[in-house]
Amino acid sequence: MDIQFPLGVRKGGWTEEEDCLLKKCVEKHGEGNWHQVPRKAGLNRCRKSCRLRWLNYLRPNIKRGNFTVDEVDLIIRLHKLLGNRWSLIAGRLPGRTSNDVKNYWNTHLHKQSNDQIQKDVQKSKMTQSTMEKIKVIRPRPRTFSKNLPWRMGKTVITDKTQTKENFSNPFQSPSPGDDDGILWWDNMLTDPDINEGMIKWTNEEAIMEGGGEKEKSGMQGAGRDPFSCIQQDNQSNWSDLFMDNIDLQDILRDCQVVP
DNA sequence: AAACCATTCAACCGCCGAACG
DNA sequence: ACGTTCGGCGGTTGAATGGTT
Repeated sequence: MDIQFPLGVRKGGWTEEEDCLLKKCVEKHGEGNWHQVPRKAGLNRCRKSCRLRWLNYLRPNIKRGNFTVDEVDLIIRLHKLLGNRWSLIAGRLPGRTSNDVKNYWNTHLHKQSNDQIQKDVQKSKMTQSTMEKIKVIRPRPRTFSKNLPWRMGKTVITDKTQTKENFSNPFQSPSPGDDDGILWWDNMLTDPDINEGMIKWTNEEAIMEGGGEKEKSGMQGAGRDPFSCIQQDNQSNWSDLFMDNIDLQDILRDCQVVP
C-alpha cells in the first residue's frame, strides 16, 4: 500500500490528512464533479479514488459495525430478487454502502447462498410445481399505481396460481384499481420457496455473531415474516422499499425468465 | 514465540452507459 | 454518427488482523 506513482497519483490507504482535505472539499463544493475534486482538494488522488473514499467512508450518516438481523434478512431477500446489484440493495439499507453489502455478502452469506441453491436444485428435481415457480418469474409493470395497497395500508391476499395468459403483456401497466402489480411482489416476497432457508440463515447469523437477546428474540417464531419484523422494529418500512424506485422497476422489467 | 492459515474489508481495476461536443 | 469524458458499478485484490497449531 501507499505506492507513489510516477505521475504523482497516490494509491493505497488514505491518511487522516487526506480524509480531512477531501471532506472539506466536498463540504464546500458538494458531491459530484469528481474529476475536479483532486485538484480542488489538493490531493494527489485520482477522481475514482476520491469518490470511493467519500462514498464508502467519509460521507455523513454512514453506518458502521455489524449488520443487524433485519438488514441481513433484507440483503438475502433482495439478492434473491436482484442478484449482485449491490448498489440497489445498499440503497434500501440506510447508512450502508454497496461496498459494505458486497463485502458482507461475500464473507458471510455467499456460502450459505450456494448451499441454499443446492437445496433448491434438489428440491426442484423432486417437485414439478417447484420447477414452475423457478421458471416463472413474472415481469412487472413499469409504473406502480398510486392506489397501491402499500400506500394505502391494504393487505393483499391473492391467488398464487398463474397461467400462461398472464404473460401476454408482461409490461403492461396496471389499470387503476388493478392490484395485480403488487400481487406479484407480494407473491415473490412471501413465496415460501423463496423465503425458505432465509430465516434459518439469519437465525444462525445472529447466534454466530453473538447477537444479544434482542437479536435472538427478534427472530423468534420460524414462521415470522422478516418484513413484518422490519416494520415492527420501525427501522425501515417495507413499503418504502419499492416506492419511487424506478431502478428497481427497471430491473423487474428484465426479470422475466422464459421457460 | 513463531509459523501458518483464514477472514475481513478498504481500495483498485476495468467495464458500461449517459451526456456532450 | 462518432469520439471523448465522466460517473457509477461489480469483480477482484491484497494488506491487516485474528485464530490455530
